[in-house]
Amino acid sequence: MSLRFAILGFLSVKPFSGYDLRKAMDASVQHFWPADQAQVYRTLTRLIADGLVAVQAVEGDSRQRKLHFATQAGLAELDAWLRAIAPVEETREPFLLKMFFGGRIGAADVRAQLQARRAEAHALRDTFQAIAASLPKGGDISAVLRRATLINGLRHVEAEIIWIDETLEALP
Amino acid sequence: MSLRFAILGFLSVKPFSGYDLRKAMDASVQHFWPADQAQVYRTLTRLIADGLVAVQAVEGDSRQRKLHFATQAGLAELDAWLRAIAPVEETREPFLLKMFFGGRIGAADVRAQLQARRAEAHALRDTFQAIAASLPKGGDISAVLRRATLINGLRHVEAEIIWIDETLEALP
DNA sequence: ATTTAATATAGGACTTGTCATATATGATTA
DNA sequence: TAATCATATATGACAAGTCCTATATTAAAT
Repeated sequence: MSLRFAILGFLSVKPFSGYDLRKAMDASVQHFWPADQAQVYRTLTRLIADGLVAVQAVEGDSRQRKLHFATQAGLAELDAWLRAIAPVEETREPFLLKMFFGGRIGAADVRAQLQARRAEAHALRDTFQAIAASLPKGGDISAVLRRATLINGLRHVEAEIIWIDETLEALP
Repeated sequence: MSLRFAILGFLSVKPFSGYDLRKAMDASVQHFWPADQAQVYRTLTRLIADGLVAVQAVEGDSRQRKLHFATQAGLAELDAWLRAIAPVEETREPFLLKMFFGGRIGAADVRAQLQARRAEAHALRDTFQAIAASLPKGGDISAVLRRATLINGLRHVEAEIIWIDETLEALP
């Protein structure tokens, strides 16, 4: 449901083609909003039908892409959504489900699961840290908030790593 | 997709009716696998069709419920899933999306968002802590792992609270 | 005694997202 | 020059889950 707003958010900065939109999302919000290609195009179609986005084929462009713009109505919807207090979200975590019933498969297999996850978490933490290090710390509110979304990911992988290690120790 | 395995997991412990299953899930795995009533029944139907679950109406029961059992095939599928290394999961977090584009609405509204989330996080942390305090610390591998899933939730809300506070401070 | 709440199951309509596939063009490379 | 890769858009089939509504029985409360 929020893909609408993710797209409107990007279009509030500058016009994008569907393709560029997808690339931009992959490069910035992928870790908290992975965008499926088909879904991006379908949502764009929907946004256009709702009058929140307008299209304009680029004249004289070598590529046959369609530039998408946020309309006034689109920006108004975006801002209303941004201001609405976010409801608590439910999450589904298959990994925790495995842990919950892990007693069935024995400590060795559970350890393997935890260690695999630890390796992934370490890699992700390193990635987040590298990106964070390359980003300037101050700046205007937008810069601070964009950095904050990255730090959020970092804090959560850190928490996950700590939890994995304490769980491995607690295991009999 | 994992609801299948959540259900098989519960049925590996003891037989359940659809209704009791839902209640049991709400009472134990809700924070990482919220179960929709309709979905539980539909998945049960599917599991029966696949031969992983068997039903048996309870004789002489005052209620008209159907008891569901995991079959041998069901338990085998469960164990295979438990042993398969969990792939990295993608997550979608509308709240971070709001933060990412928060620059549009100004610091005051962003603060309001963060403070609302902090209140929710504190409440959740208190709940997790209360439950964790009531749970014995040691026990067999199953007990340790079940407690661990709760601690996982706790560690992540704690991380979220820390992040909220540091973000509020970083805000101009 | 009647209403209301809890137990128990089920299905339709819908939304979001995934996966696979199709198509066409321009750019690069062998 | 032919093959292949990146750009660019689109659709069909499907899966998983949500929301709403329906139905029937039993227990509790007024």
